[in-house]
Amino acid sequence: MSNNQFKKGELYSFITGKASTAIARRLQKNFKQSNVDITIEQWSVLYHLWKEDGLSQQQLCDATFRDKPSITRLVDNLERLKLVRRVASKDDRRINMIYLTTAAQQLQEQTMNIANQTLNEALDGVTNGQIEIAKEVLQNVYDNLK
Amino acid sequence: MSNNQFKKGELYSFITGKASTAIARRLQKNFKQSNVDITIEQWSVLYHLWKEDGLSQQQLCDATFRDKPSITRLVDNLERLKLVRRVASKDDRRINMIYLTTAAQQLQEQTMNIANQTLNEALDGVTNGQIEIAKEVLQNVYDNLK
DNA sequence: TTTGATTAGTTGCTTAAACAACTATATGTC
DNA sequence: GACATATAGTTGTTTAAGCAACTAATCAAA
Repeated sequence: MSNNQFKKGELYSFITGKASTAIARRLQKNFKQSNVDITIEQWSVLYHLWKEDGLSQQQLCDATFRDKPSITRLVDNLERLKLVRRVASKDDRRINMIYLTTAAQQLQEQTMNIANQTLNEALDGVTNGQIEIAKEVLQNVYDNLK
Repeated sequence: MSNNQFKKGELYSFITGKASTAIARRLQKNFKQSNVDITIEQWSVLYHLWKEDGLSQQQLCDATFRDKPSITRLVDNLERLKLVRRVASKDDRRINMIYLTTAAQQLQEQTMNIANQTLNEALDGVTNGQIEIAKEVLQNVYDNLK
């Protein structure tokens, strides 16, 4: 058990995810400065639809690591903003396919640029080698717990 | 600018903080299994009070990286649970000093053990060297954005 | 010593997360 | 075909985050 000696003083920062909170806040701020009026949670749903449009709500749950009620309400809000629409599947009437509107399609380039720029702000002074290792660790943590 | 070539496909996992979400969920679950009936956010406030009792709400804001309304309401809830009490400072009547109750003092050992165990679950298979680098990266990100 | 700015904390409002309970549809089995 | 079970999605409730607007106390400066 290689982690038994994990030092207690270091515990808090790992658990609380201050870094990801900071990234989320900065991204939200950068959206706002560019007059992009969506939340980062809404953006995270759009992000997966830009990669593949017409996902079901369950697929969005898996992709965004959220539970079903969270996705129901995010889709509710995105629908109110006219950024997506629910389309009942003909094969399986339990399923809603979620499709981007043209308004949402037009957000892709701008918001991806903002997200990339935000990430550059966040990772300033970090080497690509360090990033690789950090990514491996975070992926490993995720796989251990998901 | 060493991060310009940051690959877009990798962006999402970094931004969304799925790993810290996973840790938070697991910690909450582990609390529940041990019949510890507090939220991880409440725990994060207690954590800093265990290190130094009698912090002001502003000091708790700084320590936990939360804004003032968030701390107001977390302290509200902790007070309702009889885990802390607000004591008006005599030096400066704007300030509330937050003190642990004996009930909260008694939660320290058990919950710290659960947190350490949760972190061991999370970091299973990750080497100490990798952890060090991941911590450096997360600290660097935090410093860049805070 | 009054005025202006700063600091500490609270309240209102909207969005979201977590969990349980629920409806509706589909599937598998006898 | 009928019944049990699983899957997709919704609703209700509590807790929390983020932001703006607010009150109260302190400090600074003329």
